[in-house]
Amino acid sequence: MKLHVSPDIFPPRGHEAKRLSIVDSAATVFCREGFAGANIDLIAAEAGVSRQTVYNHHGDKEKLFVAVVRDLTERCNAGIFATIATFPDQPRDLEADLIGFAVRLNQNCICNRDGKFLRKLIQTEGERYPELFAEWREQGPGRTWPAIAARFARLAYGGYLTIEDPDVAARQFLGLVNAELQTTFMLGGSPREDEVLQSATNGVRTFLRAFGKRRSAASSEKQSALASA
Amino acid sequence: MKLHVSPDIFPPRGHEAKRLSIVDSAATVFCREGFAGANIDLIAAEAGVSRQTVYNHHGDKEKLFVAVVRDLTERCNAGIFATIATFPDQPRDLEADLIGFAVRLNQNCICNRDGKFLRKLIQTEGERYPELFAEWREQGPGRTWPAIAARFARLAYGGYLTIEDPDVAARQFLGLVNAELQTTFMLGGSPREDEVLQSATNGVRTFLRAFGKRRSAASSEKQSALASA
DNA sequence: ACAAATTTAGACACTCTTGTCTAAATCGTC
DNA sequence: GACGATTTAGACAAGAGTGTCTAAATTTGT
Repeated sequence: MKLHVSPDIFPPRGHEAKRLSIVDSAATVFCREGFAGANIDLIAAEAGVSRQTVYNHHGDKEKLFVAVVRDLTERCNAGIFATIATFPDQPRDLEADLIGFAVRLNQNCICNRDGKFLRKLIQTEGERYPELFAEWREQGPGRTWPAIAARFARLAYGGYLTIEDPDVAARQFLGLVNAELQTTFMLGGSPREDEVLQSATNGVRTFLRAFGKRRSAASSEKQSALASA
Repeated sequence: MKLHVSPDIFPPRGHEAKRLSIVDSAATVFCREGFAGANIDLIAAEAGVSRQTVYNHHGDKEKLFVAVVRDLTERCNAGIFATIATFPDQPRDLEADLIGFAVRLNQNCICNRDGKFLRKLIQTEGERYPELFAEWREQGPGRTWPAIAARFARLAYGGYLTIEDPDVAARQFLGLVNAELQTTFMLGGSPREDEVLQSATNGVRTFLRAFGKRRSAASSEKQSALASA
């Protein structure tokens, strides 16, 4: 009935812009109010479109929710892989470089809008959509954690670290650099920049005390030397 | 109008039992459906009482929710302090004793019903009730974390560990022993017993590599000796 | 400027939920 | 067994939200 010529670009132009705007507002409202509490009228108003337009684009509330989660997962994954690409494979100053990596990971992937929203949606609605969040698990942690582990394995192979199990080390790295942000994460807040840096610094120091190249008895000052470099 | 004799025990007997039953079902349903999605009829049915009884006991949905959170916070705190009391102050086998402590903490406080529910409610509704969850923060992490830190300080003072900042060490200890359970926690699941043990074991090993008594050059075997004791 | 498609506002039916009310049934205790 | 208090089932009004429909207004490509 509609597709008269090319089924390719039947949304002319501002069409896609509206779709994006709707998904964005929906993410905000779903996170703030939860799925049940989210109100389509409110989403439409926040997106600057009419309610009918929301239904035209996404069909119903549940389809809209799924679109939101897929969108967030995709963008977050892209961000994480972009950040993993900055992992210090040949560090000049191991402690400083790892702290930098940890801070970038937090600021660009975990504490930013997308990361915060995705985390909250997983926590609040994860049990209601098992297949959707199984997909997230495979595409997210299932692919990013091994990628980080591989980088640590490379550092170990290069003689920078002493690691038995790179997968365990990678998870512990993440646990350590986020150790001081847990309460903030719980309540859905965003830690300040200096809190992120503090947690990362403390976490990396401990990580290196555990996995750093074992300093010989003669050079136990090496760590503090590194710290001030 | 009602209190004819003693205002003390005016709920005769099964009254309090019903109150408990209601709060319990409410916790379950609030966690599963979120505040907005929770249905008083469903809570009443799950508690085995009529809807009117729910209103008789708790007034309205919001008051019921607050009662649930206070209840959970109280019970969780009690459990955590009871577990902290089992902290190994004079360890015979430091690694094994810390692993045991970590496992107890997880099994009895974090992964059990109350812990799981409280965590989820904080995550999902924390932003909607700032004062309620500020109270939790003060009563919960605000009191338990320093208590754990004090125990680690005591271990350091006793010569078992080398720690600069006990508060940081305590947070990192928790981050490490839970490092492998994050994804499960996210999705609201309960890790299996062997997963808890595995994560605790790996976490404590790394913790001791970082903070264990610095083996002098001559006695670098001390740690593995401790481990097998 | 024209024609097609999209968007809009508003009304609408429908369902669901909250919280109240009442009269009957049940419980616990003396 | 009787009494007072609690609990129950059901009906009820009021409100809110979803999803549909329609006709008018607006945007877009040509």
